[in-house]
Amino acid sequence: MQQEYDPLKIETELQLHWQENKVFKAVEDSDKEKFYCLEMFPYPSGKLHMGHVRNYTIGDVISRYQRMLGKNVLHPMGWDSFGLPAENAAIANKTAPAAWTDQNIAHMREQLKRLGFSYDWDRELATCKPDYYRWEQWFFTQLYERGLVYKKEAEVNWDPVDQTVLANEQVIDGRGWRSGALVEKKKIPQWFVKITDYAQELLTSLDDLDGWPDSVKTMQRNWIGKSVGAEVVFSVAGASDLSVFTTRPDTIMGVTYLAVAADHPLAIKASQANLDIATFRKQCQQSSTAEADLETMEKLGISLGIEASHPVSGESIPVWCANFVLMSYGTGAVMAVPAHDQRDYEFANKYGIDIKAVIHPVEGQLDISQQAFVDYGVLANSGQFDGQTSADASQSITQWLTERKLGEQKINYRLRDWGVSRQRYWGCPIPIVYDADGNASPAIEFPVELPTDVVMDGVGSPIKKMSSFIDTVHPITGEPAQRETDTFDTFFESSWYYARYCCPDLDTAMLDQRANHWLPVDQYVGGIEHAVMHLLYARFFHKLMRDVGLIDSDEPFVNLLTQGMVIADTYFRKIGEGKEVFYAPNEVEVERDSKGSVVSVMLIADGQPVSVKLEKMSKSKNNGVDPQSMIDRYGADTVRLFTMFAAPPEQSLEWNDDAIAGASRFLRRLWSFFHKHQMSLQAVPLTACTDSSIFSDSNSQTKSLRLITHTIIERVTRDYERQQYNTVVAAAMELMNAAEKADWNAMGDAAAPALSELCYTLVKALAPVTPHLSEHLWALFGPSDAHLDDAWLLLDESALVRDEVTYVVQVNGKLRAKLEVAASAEKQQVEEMAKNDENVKRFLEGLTIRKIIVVPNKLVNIVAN
RNA sequence: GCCCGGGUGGCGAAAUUGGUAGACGCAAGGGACUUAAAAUCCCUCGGUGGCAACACCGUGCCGGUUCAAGUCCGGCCCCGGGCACCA
Repeated sequence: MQQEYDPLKIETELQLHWQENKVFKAVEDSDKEKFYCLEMFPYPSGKLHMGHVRNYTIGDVISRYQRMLGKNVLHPMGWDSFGLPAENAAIANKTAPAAWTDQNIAHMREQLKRLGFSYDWDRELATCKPDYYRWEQWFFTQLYERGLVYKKEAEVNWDPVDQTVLANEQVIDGRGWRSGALVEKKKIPQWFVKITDYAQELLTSLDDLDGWPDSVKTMQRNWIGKSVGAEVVFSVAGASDLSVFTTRPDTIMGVTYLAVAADHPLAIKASQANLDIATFRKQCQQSSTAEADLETMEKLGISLGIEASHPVSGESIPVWCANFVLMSYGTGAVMAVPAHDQRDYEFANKYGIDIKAVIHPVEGQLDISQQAFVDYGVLANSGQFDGQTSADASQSITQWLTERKLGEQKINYRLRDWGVSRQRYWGCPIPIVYDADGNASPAIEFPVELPTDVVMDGVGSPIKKMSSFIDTVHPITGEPAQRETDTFDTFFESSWYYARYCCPDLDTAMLDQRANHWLPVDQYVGGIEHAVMHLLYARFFHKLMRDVGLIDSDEPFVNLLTQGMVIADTYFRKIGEGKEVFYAPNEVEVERDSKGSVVSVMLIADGQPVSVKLEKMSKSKNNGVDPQSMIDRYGADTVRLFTMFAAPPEQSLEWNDDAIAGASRFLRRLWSFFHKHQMSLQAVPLTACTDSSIFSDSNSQTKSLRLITHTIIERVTRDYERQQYNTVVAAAMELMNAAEKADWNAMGDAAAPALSELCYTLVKALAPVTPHLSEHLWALFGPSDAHLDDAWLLLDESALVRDEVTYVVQVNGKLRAKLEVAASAEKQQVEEMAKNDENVKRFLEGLTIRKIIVVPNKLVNIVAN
């Protein structure tokens, strides 16, 4: 028997065993309850970072725990392998994106295997492979046939120097990251999927997702942003009517101007005759398309010199063009009520526009001298509507407008249709063909394969100039035709991969009945940063697949665990406008004060300072901590144990690798403890004690050890169920401490069964977290006729019965004494004991007892004055 | 700007969901073993006062509810995530 804990040996042997015997291969089995556990698949950026390790360890812990509960577990892994970083790397390294991606996958797959995750590797898929993406191309054409996709013009970030479309991430302070040029908004035709057709269902079915965190459901509700209001028509002399959407029809008599987006037809028309307006519109175009930028920029506007007619009063209302009105929301025009909307209020003050108060508070005086009054209230200065409450007036005004065909009730969503076109190379080609007149038709043969032998020149997508890709024949007429050269948004691939894992080898259809066997996913685990977009698109796609007839369920993910991000310091410099460089942790020298706060950071290469910011670990920020050196040094079990111990899964975690030594120390102690007691453990192999009569006349130490063992079983089980793994590890450490402190020689005949039960508890409790060491110890000391994963821990309720309980005694809420009281004691007795405690008496001196509160088995609070 | 989280010792955290604040671990300090180091083991470890028993203060800040608040309510400050082309 070996003398030292040797994780490398134990782990590589077991990993080989698992792989050769396909221990984690999932096969459909109608006799067993299925459990589909899925973690968000990684983008193959090069190597794993701690965020991946955390994500996949959580998923593996859940999978292994569910397997021990007797379920038939499906636990797959694959690669979200299309995306922007491959293009950037290809440009930088003069390689093709495909080769770079394949290399990364190969490396990261080995890293995952080295961590001992229980994946069914036979189901591995990569979204950049034609046998995967051909099916989403086919699916897109199904949506096309059903009228769920359409093409329209939409804005992109345009770099006028590089003549290329930029992602929001590539726009820094309004400039292109490579050229430094001021970015402009440019409109180009793009494909959209009608997610707004599903807005109401996506909203309603959130109510059924009991296994999702409330925060995520709230974020999705707000993102969908349903608002009930009215569309109101303002007529404009010499132009078509101006429709606006408002959630506050009750304020309509307070409208003092209208504002339209810079791209609104009225603004475009006005700019043709007015240079100032044309200049303003151009100014509006010089910004990024990101909402955060639009919302934080200074609110600016210009009068269009046009008057509209108020639908109720007939008064003249000036029309303005404003940079905060979005063409893509509602009708691209808003009615402004400065007295009752803060943004309108500031805008009106800035440009000297009238402010007309029409809502008064129910109680107190209206005061709009400093800010708008935005609450609901009672109408005034509103003619026949005066005196109505906001709620009543919203209805009656909407009705009044409807009767005169000047408006109607309207439901509006913040959610916009999903733009899926990307002008990039490394993505799935959109399966559309254009005839000589530019009319689109869906492709009928799949895959529309992406050529992979390309050279990236840094300017545009290579397939946009590749006639061998572009030139084709029309699927219906057989005439010469041209392929669409845009590719899909990579969210397209990640919206259905969970379903494809059920039948990754299927080459005659997108999905088959195996998908209905496994779906929905029972547990999905991934970063909170995906709370809205990825999770909303996947829910949408699931409903689309249902409506195309591929699957039966309504929602893809029953339970969702959103792990907190692993964040770390980012070291960067701004080098000129629009450009940032990010340095890896090993490229800088950090000086900290005695409290550990950063004092200064210098780049080792040049000794000059760099800036620091705390952010999530990512490839683009170059702040990922590489777990490989820790795996090499301590082994997979230690890294897994430490990752689970560091913080509860949902909490964000600021990385600090000092503490890992403690996790390693614990596993060595565990290993030594088992080997120190090997004689006893070989005599009584690891087992739950089903016959507690063995302990009936044992001594108090044995009894208290059993109490601890079973308390730990109870706690660990509860913590696995509530998915709080840091306290699972802490509980195992406590049990270990108790085991080491115990005097086993003094326990007589009961020692061996008690030790066996305690060790059985340790090994099983830790098995999901440290599967290698647990399985190794089970092989050495477990019963020969049972496998570690066969069953979960067995709790003996009778071992939890205590003779004495500890009461805390408070006087006026302050702790004054602790009492050991017989568990059978009556409330009266406990009160008497509490009052007679010396320290308690001291604090009661001169006071009259008003009330005594007794919380059974816990606390006594004596209220006195 | 808007939406969602978070803030507890020197550090990561725990607190059975309103009932002993700091479990478990890291770091640090002291000691044992050792020629020495590593490893291991033992002790101390929120702050202030005290020889001690113990007392007072303490969960980002201000206020409230309650016999009792880290936990509930109101208002603020700071940090993180998302904001539709990073994934």
